[in-house]
Amino acid sequence: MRVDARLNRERILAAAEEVFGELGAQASTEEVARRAGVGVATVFRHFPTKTDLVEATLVRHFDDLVTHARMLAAAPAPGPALGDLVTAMVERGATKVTLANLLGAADQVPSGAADAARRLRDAVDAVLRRAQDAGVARPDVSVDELYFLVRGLTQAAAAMPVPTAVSRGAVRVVLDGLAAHR
Amino acid sequence: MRVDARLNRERILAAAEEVFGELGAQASTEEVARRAGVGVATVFRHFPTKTDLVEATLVRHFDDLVTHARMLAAAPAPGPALGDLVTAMVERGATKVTLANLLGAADQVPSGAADAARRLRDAVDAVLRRAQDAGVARPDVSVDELYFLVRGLTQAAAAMPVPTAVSRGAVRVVLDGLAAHR
DNA sequence: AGATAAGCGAAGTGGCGACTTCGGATCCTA
DNA sequence: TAGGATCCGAAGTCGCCACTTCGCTTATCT
Repeated sequence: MRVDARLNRERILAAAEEVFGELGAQASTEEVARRAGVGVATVFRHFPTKTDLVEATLVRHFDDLVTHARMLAAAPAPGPALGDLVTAMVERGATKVTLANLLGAADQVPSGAADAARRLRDAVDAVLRRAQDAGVARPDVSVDELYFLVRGLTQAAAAMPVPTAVSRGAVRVVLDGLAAHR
Repeated sequence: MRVDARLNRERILAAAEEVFGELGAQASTEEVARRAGVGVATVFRHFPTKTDLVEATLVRHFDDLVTHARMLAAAPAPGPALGDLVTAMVERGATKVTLANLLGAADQVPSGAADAARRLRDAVDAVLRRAQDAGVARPDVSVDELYFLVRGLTQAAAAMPVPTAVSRGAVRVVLDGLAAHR
């Protein structure tokens, strides 16, 4: 692969992240191309279909979070680690979710995204289990439920631009609900 | 207004609710017309713009919930009433939210929907305050936060068709977080 | 029952956005 | 540094979907 091609690919992904984050996932491919400073054809050469582009952006986001989660799985205090993870997912996931919506709308389930989602689920699972084993998270909550909650918070945050205080408060409520019974 | 016109209007609204609920808000107007058993022109005569149609469907949903909330505001037990309300909003709101997303995407904020949203907010507020006054809900939570939480749960439920057990579990976590500290 | 106005749907129209084509520019190799 | 392969973007094509037009149908009123 030529260096200019690789550079363009990077530029496109970065632009896609920006554009989809701001305009939502229904933003046109041309807007992404414009923002990346390339022609549409170049975008389509790298990502044959719009879904492919969205998927690639999604996988990127997911993998960032996976890295973060794996780090937290080794953190000294399991309780705060769980809290950190939830907060991070909510605050950094705004774009991710609108993208996921678009993918969900299409009938096809792109395998790449599904894999990334599974990786993330597993990483989150590890953090949750550790908190439960340490007795600081209620044991009757499954990853699926946690994941569901996080996704919900993220989506709400993405959909309505709301004062940070409100979303923080909402996260606090969820974390309290997650904590072991006092 | 002629009776057939009014009947068609009803049919269209019902179809819109169905279609948008199933296909998401990006479903075409023609699909709504087909499902309603009328021509597209009829749909556009009643709702000059697609946004108008979406808005009308939204307002309907909101007002249903407002009715429910007002009922619960007079229920004997304030704590369970709050729980009921949250559950109802999450379970019956699946379509509502995807619609709200579409509206949010457009730059315009249709005043009708905004009004309905405000009414709902107020009704929810009443239920929450009563639970707080009764000492069964933590006093440091605002309607905005509750609203945010509910919206999140609803959206998550709408986006990923997940076993009911999971969404129930998630709601339970939120309700526990909402409960007064034990 | 007949007039009339309101309502209806089949058949358009226009624009937007996903995707393609092709002649020219750019990078790497020998 | 010359040649060939790779990559690029301007200018399309094509289909879909929001919205309109217009001749016909149907309710309502007298």
